[in-house]
Amino acid sequence: MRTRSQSQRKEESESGSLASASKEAVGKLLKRANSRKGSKAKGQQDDDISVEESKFKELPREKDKRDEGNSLGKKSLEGDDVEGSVRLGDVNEFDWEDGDILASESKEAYSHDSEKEITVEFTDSPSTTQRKPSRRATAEEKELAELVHKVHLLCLLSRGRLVDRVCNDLLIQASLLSLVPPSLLNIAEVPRLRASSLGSVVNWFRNNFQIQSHDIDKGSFKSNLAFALDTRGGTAEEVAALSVALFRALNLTARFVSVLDVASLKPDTDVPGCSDTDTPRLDTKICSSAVASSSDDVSHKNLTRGKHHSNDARQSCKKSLPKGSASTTRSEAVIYRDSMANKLCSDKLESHPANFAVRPKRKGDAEFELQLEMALSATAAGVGASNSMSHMDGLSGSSSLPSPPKKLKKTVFPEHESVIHSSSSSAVWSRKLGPPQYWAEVYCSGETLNGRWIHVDAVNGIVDGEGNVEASAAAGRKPIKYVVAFSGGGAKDVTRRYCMHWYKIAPRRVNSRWWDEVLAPLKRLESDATGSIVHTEASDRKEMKSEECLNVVNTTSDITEDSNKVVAAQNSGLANRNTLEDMDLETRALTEPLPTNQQAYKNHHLYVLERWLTKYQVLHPKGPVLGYCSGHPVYPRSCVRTLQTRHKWLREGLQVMANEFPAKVVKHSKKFVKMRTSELEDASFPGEDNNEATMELYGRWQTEPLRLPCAKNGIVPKNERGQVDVWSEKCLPPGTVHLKFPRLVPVARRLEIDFAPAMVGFEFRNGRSVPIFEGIVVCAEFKDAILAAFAEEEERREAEEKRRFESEALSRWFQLLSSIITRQRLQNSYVEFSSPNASDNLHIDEINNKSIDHKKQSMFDDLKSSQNAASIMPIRDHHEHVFLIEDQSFDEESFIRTKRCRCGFSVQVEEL
DNA sequence: GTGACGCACCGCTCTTTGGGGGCT
DNA sequence: GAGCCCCCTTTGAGCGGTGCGTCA
Repeated sequence: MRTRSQSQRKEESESGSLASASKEAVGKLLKRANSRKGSKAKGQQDDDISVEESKFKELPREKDKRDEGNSLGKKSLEGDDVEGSVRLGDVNEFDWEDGDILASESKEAYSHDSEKEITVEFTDSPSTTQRKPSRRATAEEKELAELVHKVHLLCLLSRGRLVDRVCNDLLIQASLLSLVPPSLLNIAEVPRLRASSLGSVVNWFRNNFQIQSHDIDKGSFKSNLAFALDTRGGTAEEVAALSVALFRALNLTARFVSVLDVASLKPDTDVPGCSDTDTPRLDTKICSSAVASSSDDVSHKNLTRGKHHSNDARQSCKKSLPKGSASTTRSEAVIYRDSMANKLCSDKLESHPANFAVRPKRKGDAEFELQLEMALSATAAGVGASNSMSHMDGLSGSSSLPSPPKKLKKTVFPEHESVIHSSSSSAVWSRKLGPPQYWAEVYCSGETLNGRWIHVDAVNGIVDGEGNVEASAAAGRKPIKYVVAFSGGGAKDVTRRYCMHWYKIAPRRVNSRWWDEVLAPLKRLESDATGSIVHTEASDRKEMKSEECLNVVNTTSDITEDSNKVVAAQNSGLANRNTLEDMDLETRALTEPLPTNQQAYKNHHLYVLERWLTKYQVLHPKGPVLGYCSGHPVYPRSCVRTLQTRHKWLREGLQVMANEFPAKVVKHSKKFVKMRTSELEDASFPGEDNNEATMELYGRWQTEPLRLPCAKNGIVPKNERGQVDVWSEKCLPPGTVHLKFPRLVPVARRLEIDFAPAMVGFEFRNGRSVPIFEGIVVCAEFKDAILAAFAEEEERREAEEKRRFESEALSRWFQLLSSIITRQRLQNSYVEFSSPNASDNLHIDEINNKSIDHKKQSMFDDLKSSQNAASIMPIRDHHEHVFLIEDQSFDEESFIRTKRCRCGFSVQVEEL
């Protein structure tokens, strides 16, 4: 923890750069101003501003409040030298430039101008007691983040499949084989392959292929891989892919494994694309920060001098190390390699301080720097001098330096010193370089009874280091979320193998149902490619395996079942390799160690502390106790039961059994108590104290199926409101049915059948909850009669509806035509009498009239329906059509009656 | 560095059964 | 006058989850 004095010192030192301090302060202030929402927050912001304002009392009053709000640094002037003051207007108008301006210099500069004492104050750092403003993500932002997460996952899956496919390329495999020394080619002939057998291949690969930073993109991944093969170096992904291709070329069953460095499921926690391993190709390029970064960048540059610099470094480092510390040789070499890279990297950082955020030193950094120092001193002191070892000994044993990283235990094969086997140290991977994202898994049939998949990180020369992946990821501040193995065009989630603390990564993963659905087809492909039948030697090793299982399996019954499955599979003599792996992963999932901190139990999928139970939860049965955390007993999560009130159980068609005591009694909400109190006051019971109103909760095990009164004599049992609450079908009284059709009430009434409105729920309307009714509940024997009557009624109603609709249509047509005729008549009258050239236009009008009459005629001809003949309006002025019966005709086929006036006008009417 | 704890904020859940006025 | 339909007005308190800061 940083002390206040340290903080003060830090502030003092940081205040040396005017620009940086100012910029930082502006950023903080703007962030605070922008992020706060709501009146309360607003009030706080106003307070902040007012505080700032009070400090500005010596500044000219002409500044508006906005200026003040955005102001950050200020100086108070004695006298009225306004020009010399630091104008702090809208920060958006500033073009900030990074530069190192010492406070003393700036102060001096200002002094030259004013020749007066100037005090520069920085008020950027908020009070230590003041809370940093933070804005919570909204549901929409979370949804968006989840979508991005899913899409990113799919992209990364596709990428993995692509890489896996290229690993099968025969040309690349053949090229790799041509490079392998003949002595290593016989590895495929090893009858029961073990992890230790891979050491020589891994060592050779590691010595020949390095991660390099280059910007050359050959287009396709295959081309890039071929180029990497040519240059003996490429991105981490390419080198890992080459290792997989090599293993496959050697006839080993190998998978390409990738940590899917996916965009966060939660908004704003990290920015997709900023990760140094965000995209494979970017990965290399970033290595200007990561591997530029990497020593291999250095070594790559030094390649032009004819030798791998890193190898030199390793050699020199190896020379300088004590002979007795062979176990640390490789790690030190890696550390040195990393350290050289990071030195360069840090040099870059120093030369461009503005381009990189200065991060506070953490434990890992200190550790790293220690290693760097050790390596450098060893190299400098004793290139070729073995006596430097004593210096190293002294260094490591020095009280001024902390001891080497804990758990730095490695097993090095004597014949392959650079390969680390079963390393348990996370320090093998540099935190600054980031943890490995790609490696291979090779199936070793000689491991355990039935064989298992072995983690092979050929890039770093690590075999069977699966236990370190999680630690290295955590050290690199990049906790793993998904580890996926690719083979045969498919993919399989093998995260469980590399993660011991599932509860830490579970909240960072997408919901498992979606993920499983996505992976299901890919898993089948992967299984087809790698899941060959394993011939177990059950009889030979049965005893040994049982013992192993007993060691692995924990107390839970589920795990025992799993182990039984495994044993059963083994007993059968044949087991699918994939099934065995699935069982292994499931066993791992169920044998997670107990977390050591209480918070971890809050959402743990396996264990629970009683203190984290929610209001409606209880432990039933309360046991067994699996362990203790800070004195609190740990129970299996499977013991957690959810409680409900009697009423809520009724909704599920269950009722609390007689003589059952509540499993838990909790207080009612204040709202409920208040409401009850007001009700009682209204009911003239003011003396009754209901402030301690409680709620009795029962568990599922205390309930039985609901027993409602049966319908008798055609009468439906109803509640006190004269209705039936139909929360589900189980809530229906026996002998009744729920008819969900609308307009059934009049039908039931007409038939004089007893019924009850069915209330199916509530909805909030106008600020109050309103019951929702849907259909009616009747006795089952009346169901058919009601439905028949309902059908008949509906038919009648539909016919009536249709008739009404047609009548309305006719009425509207009539209105339309009437309006047209009226308009035309008016137009004719007024045009005739108002126009001075009426006589001249007479001819035209006649033509127009004829034309219009013709249009009218056709419109009426088109009118196929009409209520009655009398509705026809006169076409010409002073003429009323008369349709005599003898002039009418009727077409029996089309049911159209044609009515004719003596004036020649006719109309067709469709008779209904 | 880590864990415990408290605070603040967001979002979900629970709650739960009108009444007046116009039209037919 | 009975019955039906529409409209009014957009609950809100509490709890759990989560993130963050502080302290030991």
